[in-house]
Amino acid sequence: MSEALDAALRLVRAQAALVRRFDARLSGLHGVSLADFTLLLRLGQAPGGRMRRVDLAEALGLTASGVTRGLAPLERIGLVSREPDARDARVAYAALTGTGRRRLAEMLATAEETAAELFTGPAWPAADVASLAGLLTRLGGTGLSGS
Amino acid sequence: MSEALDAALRLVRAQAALVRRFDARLSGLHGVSLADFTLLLRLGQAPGGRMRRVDLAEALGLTASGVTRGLAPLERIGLVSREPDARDARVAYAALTGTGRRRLAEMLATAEETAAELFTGPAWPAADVASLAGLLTRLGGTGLSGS
DNA sequence: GCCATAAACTTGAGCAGTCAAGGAGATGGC
DNA sequence: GCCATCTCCTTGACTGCTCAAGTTTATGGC
Repeated sequence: MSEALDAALRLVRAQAALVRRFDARLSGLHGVSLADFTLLLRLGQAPGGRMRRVDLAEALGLTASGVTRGLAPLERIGLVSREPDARDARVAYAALTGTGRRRLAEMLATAEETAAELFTGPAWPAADVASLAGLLTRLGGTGLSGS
Repeated sequence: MSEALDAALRLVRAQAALVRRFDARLSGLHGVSLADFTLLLRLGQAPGGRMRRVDLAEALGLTASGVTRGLAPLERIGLVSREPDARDARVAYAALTGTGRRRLAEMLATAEETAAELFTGPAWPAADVASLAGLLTRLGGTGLSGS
């Protein structure tokens, strides 16, 4: 097998393990999944903590329907609210609530811890973490690191 | 956001994009998903093209029930057969059929192409692909679950 | 003003995985 | 020989996403 295919398959496997780890921590402490957290995080980075659903989908690499489905439980538990657009009745903004913002800050701390644990030990000098982030950026996507 | 968390989130996003790409190619040309292909590939590497389901699960980082569910459609379309163990009636081997082996070879060619395309261009010298594979192994290898 | 088209979103059906529970068979203490 | 316990596997109920189709609203040509 070529190195390229090997790298691709390893990526899939590494991601599955990583997601399980984050899900376990986040759901244990805050009752949300990694997907939920990612969504909230992205909202938190937007001005006013609000975005159109279609832009959220684009930013997260999901479909519009994935966003609808992901947002629903977060609205139900009061972390996100739904706001209409005055100029375009088709648009429904998703906005962080006050509670959402507070809870997000706590989740972020947990996520940071989890990420730090993943990359601790002599096997993970800081330069390698940076290198991994760089390689993945070339491969995949925009990322969320802005601000 | 820390570099570690950034790397973790990028990993998730890169994987999603990569899986979509492989799924599109593999399902278009061979009617299987990347998950199907990975399963068949692993079987193909085993002596005799057969493995116990529990070992397959372990090797792929899935649960036993994930393997049961993933194998079912492959059995239905005749790529994999189910074989009993003479000494232990609990065990059901999954084995590549002749057709399975032939089809797998074709899929492998497609997967290699797709992987090669992913990593082409001046942005991807061979050394970087190797480096990515190495970094991912540290993250997702057999020792990862850490628990 | 009216219609065709496009955009934003939701919904139904389906797929790929999880966990929890359970059946069936193997194994070891006694 | 018998029972408790363990292993292998499957199944039911669920999650979280996809695509395809449909609704509602906006927009541009005429």
